[in-house]
Amino acid sequence: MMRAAAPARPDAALRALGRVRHFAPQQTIFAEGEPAAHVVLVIHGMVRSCSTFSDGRRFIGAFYAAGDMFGLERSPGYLASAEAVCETAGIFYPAPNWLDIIHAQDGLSRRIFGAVMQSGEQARGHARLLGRLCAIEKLAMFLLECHQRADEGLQVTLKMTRQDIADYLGLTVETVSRCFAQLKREGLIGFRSSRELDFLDVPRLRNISG
Amino acid sequence: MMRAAAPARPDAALRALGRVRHFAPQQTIFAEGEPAAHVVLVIHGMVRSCSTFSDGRRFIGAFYAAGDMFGLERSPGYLASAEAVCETAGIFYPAPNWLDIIHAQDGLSRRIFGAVMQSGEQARGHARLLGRLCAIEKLAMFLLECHQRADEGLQVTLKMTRQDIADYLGLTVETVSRCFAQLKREGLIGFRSSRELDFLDVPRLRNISG
DNA sequence: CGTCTAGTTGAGCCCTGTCAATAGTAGTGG
DNA sequence: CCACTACTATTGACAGGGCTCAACTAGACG
Repeated sequence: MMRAAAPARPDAALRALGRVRHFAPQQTIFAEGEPAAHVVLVIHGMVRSCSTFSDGRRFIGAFYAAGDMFGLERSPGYLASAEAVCETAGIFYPAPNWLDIIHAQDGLSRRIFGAVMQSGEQARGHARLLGRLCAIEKLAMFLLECHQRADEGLQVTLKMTRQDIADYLGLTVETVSRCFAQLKREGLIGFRSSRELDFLDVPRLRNISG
Repeated sequence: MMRAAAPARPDAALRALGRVRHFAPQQTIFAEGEPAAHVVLVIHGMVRSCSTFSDGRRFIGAFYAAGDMFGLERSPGYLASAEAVCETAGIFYPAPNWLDIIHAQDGLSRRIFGAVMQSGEQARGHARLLGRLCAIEKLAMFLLECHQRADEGLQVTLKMTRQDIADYLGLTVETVSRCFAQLKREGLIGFRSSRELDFLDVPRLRNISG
């Protein structure tokens, strides 16, 4: 995701709040999992936000150029690494304490603000799934998402059609159907009906989803 | 993007601030482009957020279940439609005036808040691209993004490698390279070097990118 | 000039899309 | 209750877009 152009030279006052740091090409700015202590405003150069799968596949979620800000996490740790694409400089600000900000709002605003942050996280996760997983992996991950939120134990009732699932995963109905069949053949899931299914081997599903 | 489970029954006080509405399966809750007048909290049922391409391809960016909130736009209009997947109810709140909220913050917080919103929009756009475009369309859109922010007129200098572009677009280096070659063959772009290129036909690029 | 990395190009294969036929499921009305 | 319809889902055959593997070219740098 590339950002619309924004002023590359922030007000002097703003700049005073942070510390300028420089990075050589390919240099890591921060790594996935590291405590999310700062947000960074790019002054010049370019940054890539990337995450790596267990098998080595790499996914780039965004490029940031002068004027863009990154490192905005609600979680205690960064969800993706940031690396300089070329000679780059940025201003480091202490990461806002989201919890404080959220609690400073009234009930509804708090709720909305939390939803905004969550929505961004989910979209980044979705992009990662769409960018680097194959059909069966996508479906496995989708089913795990359903499982996580369902609270029905090992049973889930899907509210959506196969077409909906396909359009969510960037596949066709036929491929979704074939992947369901494959997961069933291999004993990972079972069907009560086409919409009601049992999770027979969650660990192996997790394994497939990467 | 599926959300983590959240309380389906908001405080009575919160509920009083909004208006409850019910929807039948397949019913449109709001349409792409419509004024973004409300944010919605799902009480029960399920909602899909979807957008349609000019040629009819459909993409679902998220499913929302009880406890999830959607319709959080910074822009005046909704960027995607929302439709009930099944029998659904939600509470409608007047959409926050993001400009007011942003301006109520001090300089840095304002900047950060704006970046959070923008980041979400960009991630949703990225997911849409990854989910429903083919290789050449992805590259065309990527180049248009570069063009939009470059301010170099019709010339752009790419800071990133072909591998970076591939990992951003969910492709391989080879495919990216072949698509570059194709765009050049067809007279849409020209090369000064492998990283410096000229836009020779932006309208046609836009056409390709959907 | 040699080495190393980035980028391009070609050949072949496989995964997924396309097209088509079939089967299950729900709703409707005689 | 069954026939009829409409929709959803599954399955098969086939084609094609993008991936894999491999060779080659072009710059960059010492």
